[in-house]
Amino acid sequence: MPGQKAGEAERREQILEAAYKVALRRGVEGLTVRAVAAAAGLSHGLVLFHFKRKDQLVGAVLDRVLASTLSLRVDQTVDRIEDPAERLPALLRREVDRLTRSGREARLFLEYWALGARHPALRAKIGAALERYRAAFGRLTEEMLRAEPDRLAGVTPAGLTAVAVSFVNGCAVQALIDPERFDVEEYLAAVQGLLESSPARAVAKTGARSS
Amino acid sequence: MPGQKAGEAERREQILEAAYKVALRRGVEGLTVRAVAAAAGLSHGLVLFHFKRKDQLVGAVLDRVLASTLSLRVDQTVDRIEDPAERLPALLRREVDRLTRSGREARLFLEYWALGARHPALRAKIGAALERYRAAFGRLTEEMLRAEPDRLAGVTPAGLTAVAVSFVNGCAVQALIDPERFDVEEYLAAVQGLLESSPARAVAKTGARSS
DNA sequence: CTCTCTATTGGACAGAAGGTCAATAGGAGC
DNA sequence: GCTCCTATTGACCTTCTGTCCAATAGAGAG
Repeated sequence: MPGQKAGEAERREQILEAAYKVALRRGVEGLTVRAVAAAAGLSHGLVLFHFKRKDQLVGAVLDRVLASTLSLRVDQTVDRIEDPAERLPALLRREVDRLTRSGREARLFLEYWALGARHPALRAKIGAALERYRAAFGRLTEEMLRAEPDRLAGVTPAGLTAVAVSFVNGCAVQALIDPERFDVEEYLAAVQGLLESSPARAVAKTGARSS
Repeated sequence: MPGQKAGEAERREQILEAAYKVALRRGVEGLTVRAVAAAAGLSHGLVLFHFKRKDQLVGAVLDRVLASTLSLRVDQTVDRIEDPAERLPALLRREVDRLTRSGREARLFLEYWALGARHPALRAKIGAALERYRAAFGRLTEEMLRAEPDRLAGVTPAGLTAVAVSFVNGCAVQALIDPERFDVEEYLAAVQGLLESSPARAVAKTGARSS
C-alpha cells in the first residue's frame, strides 16, 4: 500500500511546511504527528520515519518560526538614514509593524518562547536566535551612543540593545493580548519621544523639516 | 469509601492551592485534573465535582497567577519620592526586581499569556488585569508628563504607560530565556538613562545630590 | 525482467487525558 | 439512634497521543 516515493530532502521539506501551517493554525498544542501527516497528505508513520521523535519535528518548526519572527535584516531604507539617533527608532517602527501585522506568526512565536522556558533544547535555539537579533540591533545602538556620548550617560550598548528588544517584544505581546485597547501608533510615538528626548535634538529636527 | 467531608469554600481553596503548586512546578501543560487531585490528596472525581470542567480550574489558577505577577501596588518607598521623573524609574526597578526574583511565577505567567492568545476566556482575564496594571502605572506617567510638558513632546500618557509595561515585561521575558547573558542591572541603567536623558535633568540631579 | 533496498502505509499498543456515574460513607438534623 | 443529603470515591468510557513494526509497493541496479 505504500504511495509515491520521494527524496529525503523534499519529503522533509514537505512535512515541515505542513507542520508549520498546522502550528500557525492550531498552535504548538495542536502540532501533533497525525495532524501534520494529514495536512501533508501522508501517513503518520512516515512523519516519524523522517523525524525520529516528535521533539525533532517541534524543534524544526521552531527554526522556521525564529527565521520569520526573530531575525533582523536591516533594510536599505533604514540603513540609508544618516542620523544614528533616527535610525534606531526607524528600525523599531519597522519591526513593530512587521510583528503586529503578522499576528499568527507572533502568536506562535510567543507560544514557543513560553515553551522554551521549560525545555532546554528549545531554549537554546531561542537564545541563539535572540543573540543574533541583539547583535544586529547592537550595531545601531553602538553608533547611536557613540554619536552623542554626553547624552544617555551611563547607558551601555548592550543595555540599550536589550531595551530596544523589549520595545519590539513588549509591543507585540501587548498587541496580542488586547488588540483593541492597544494603540500601536501611540506606543511608537512614546518610544520615539524617549529616544530623541533631548530638547536640542527635537528643535534641530523640526527646524530641518520646516526648512 | 468516601473520605472526610469539608465545606464548599475550604475544599475549593484546598484544590486551588494544590493546582497552583502543580502549575508552578510542571507548567500549564502539567496542570491535569489527576495531578491536582494527587497533589491535594483527593480523588480526581472530586476535583471535577467542584470545578465542573477543567477550563474552570485553569481559569481559577490564572486568577492567582495574575494576582501574584500582574498586580501593581505602588509601595510607600516609591510613593514618597517627590520628583515625578524619578518615581517612574524607581517603580520600574521594583517591578523588574520582583519579577526576575520570582522566576517560576514569571514563567507560569508567560505560559498563560501565550495561552491567552488562543483562548478568549483567558485572554479576557489577562486583558482586564493588564488594564488595571496599566491604570496603576498611568498615575505616575501622567504626573511625569505634566511635570515637564516641554520634554517628551508628543508623548501621550497612555503611550508612555504602554512603554513602561514593555520595560517590565520585556525584561522578565528576556531574563527568562537566557538568564546568563542578560544583565538586569545594565538593562535598568539603560531604562533610567532613557527616562532622564535630558542633560539639564542629569546636571540638576547630580548637583542636588552633591550639595 | 528480476532482485533488492527502502520509503511508505496502516494497524496495534500502551499510556494518559477529560469526563461520567453508580455506589458509599460522613455528618447534620431530628 | 435513625434518616436523609451530598461530598467523595474509584471504576469505567472514550478519545487522543507518541511510538513501534510487519507488510508492501515503488524504483533503481543489474
